[in-house]
Amino acid sequence: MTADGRATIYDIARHAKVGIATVSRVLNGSTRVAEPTRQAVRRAVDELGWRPSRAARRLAARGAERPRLVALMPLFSATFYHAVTSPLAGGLAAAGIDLAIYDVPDRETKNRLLDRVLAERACELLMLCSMRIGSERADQLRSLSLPTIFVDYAQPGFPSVSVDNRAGAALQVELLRKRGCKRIAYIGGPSEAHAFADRTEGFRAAAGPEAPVEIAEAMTVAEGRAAFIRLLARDKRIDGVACVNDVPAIGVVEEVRARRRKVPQDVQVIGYDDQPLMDVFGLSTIRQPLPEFGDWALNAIRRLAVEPVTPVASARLDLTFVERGTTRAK
Amino acid sequence: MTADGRATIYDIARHAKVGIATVSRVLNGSTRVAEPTRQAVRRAVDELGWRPSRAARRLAARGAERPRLVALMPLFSATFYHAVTSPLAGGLAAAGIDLAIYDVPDRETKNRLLDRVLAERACELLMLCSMRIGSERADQLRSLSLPTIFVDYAQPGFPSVSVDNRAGAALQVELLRKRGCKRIAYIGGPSEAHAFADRTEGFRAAAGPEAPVEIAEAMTVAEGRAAFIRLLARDKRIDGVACVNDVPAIGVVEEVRARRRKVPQDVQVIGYDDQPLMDVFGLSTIRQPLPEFGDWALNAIRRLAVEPVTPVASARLDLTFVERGTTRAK
DNA sequence: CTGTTAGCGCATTCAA
DNA sequence: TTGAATGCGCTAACAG
Repeated sequence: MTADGRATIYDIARHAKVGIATVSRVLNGSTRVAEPTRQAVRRAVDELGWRPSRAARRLAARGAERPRLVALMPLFSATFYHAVTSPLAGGLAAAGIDLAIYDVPDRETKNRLLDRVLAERACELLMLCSMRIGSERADQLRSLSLPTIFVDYAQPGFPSVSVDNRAGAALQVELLRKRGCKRIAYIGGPSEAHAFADRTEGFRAAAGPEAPVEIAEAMTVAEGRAAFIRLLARDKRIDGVACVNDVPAIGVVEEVRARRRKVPQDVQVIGYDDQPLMDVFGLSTIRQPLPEFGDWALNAIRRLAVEPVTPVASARLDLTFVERGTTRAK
Repeated sequence: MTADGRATIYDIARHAKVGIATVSRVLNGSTRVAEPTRQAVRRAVDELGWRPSRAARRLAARGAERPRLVALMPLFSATFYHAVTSPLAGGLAAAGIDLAIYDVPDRETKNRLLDRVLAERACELLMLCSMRIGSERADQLRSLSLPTIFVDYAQPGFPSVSVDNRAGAALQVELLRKRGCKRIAYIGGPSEAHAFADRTEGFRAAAGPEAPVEIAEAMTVAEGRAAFIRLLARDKRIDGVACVNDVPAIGVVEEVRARRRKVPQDVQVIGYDDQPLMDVFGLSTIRQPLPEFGDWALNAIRRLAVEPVTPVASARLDLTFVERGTTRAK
């Protein structure tokens, strides 16, 4: 019996009145076992509900172990995820490093997963996307000497690649102002995401405390549209909207048009991300250098895999404005 | 020394002239170690390039092992991936099952990963998305009694959830015909993807062997547009285009408009997938029940995790037509 | 503070 | 065809 109550091959050997070697043989499909014996073992396996122990098997198999990178990321954003991991996946495979991706929908999951990954020593490289950790956790990572990188959000004391979210939102405000907007509003995202919270903060700092802000609970067209409607209820004369993300920005454009007004003549809109298809929609937006996130991560990982102690320099990447049809180009 | 030439804690104990317990202590950050001793061990670790064995650690730690599902999928399609895994991720976590996702860009990678996963007994549940396996591989999975499910593509002898890709393409043809199209063309995808190959086949069967077909090498707007241009070079009078995917379909619409012709008056277009934002774009398309794929997979996995022997019924889900602005509604 | 010892669950010799 | 014994690399008592 294992610590957690599962049967071991000793249990099934005893149950089937055979030796453990025989059990191992039928389990691994060896042919050198008499049929009745095989039957007895199979039955014992079923009755005791035996499950193999991965760890024991691997250890006994004496096989080489490939280093593994565990990546924790909130998969709610498919495009973000995809843009970051696609440069990574191929490069890691070439470097002989396994990549396991875990979804982290919320903070509890994050901590639960980290607890488990660290307790089980499940990996020798760790990548944390769009999230931050506390100082106890940071100490824990260091004392375990588990090389960890942060993507999309900077964590002091660790290598990271990120952008300046506050500056990005401030840039949206500045751009709208220069294009003649007098009443600028913001559609933010749930503040559990640090990047979202930072952008909202950046907007407030740039646009002033009275500038209206509404939060879209999800990065969907419908939520964006609803948030814009709430914005209009607060101030009908809004003529510029900055969004935390491209998708809700599209909702804004839809709602403006539904009210028989024009983009960008009556209302100008700026998104954030420059996701795929945004060129087709003609959305003006702040482009995040997502593939560069992946490239940086790949390089950092490769270096860390070879020389875990070497400090890796963090990178702060530039945001650029992509002007399309939802702003009035000057 | 391990089989693959790595150092073990015995090596570093000898090197540092201490016992293995002391080595283990400094490795695990225990405080009850004298500083000089700690230094010596650290140095030995660095010099010998020691890396921990996950398997040995886990085995010695006597911790409970959570069952693990390994999912192999081609991540080139972010939306597909996301739609399928998002119902899965939460449900598996709740069921106490770990999910590790591996990217499979091509066939070699698929076989390499499968070889490794099977050799290492890396999981007790396996999910193969958008791919097929040969009969030797199938036998191997069965003899290892590794419960395996197939998503997006049916594999005889295994539980699977899929749609009828041939029928989907045939449906596109039928819909275009009923809406008055006389010259129907197809934009397919790389035939390495079985689902793509099937759709092309379904189109050919329904539209006849002379109906023009061009392949878009990637599911992008630009590739779709280029394929449509090639199509027009073959037959200028094309008045209906069926696409293997929504994104290239958008390229078709763009090109039609660039030529000062109208969708759907002059050319009707039907996509495939019903990806996010397609409603905003107004694309008529064949909807794939992607979230249902994920739901089915979750249920299948849960059942298999409890009772690996139980046969699970495969499901073939329905495709539906979502009519929007790129076809002439009747 | 440190070393010795005994397993963890399994695969695999080697004899029988 | 089968079983007893050994060891995979590590952690965690237990002594010293």
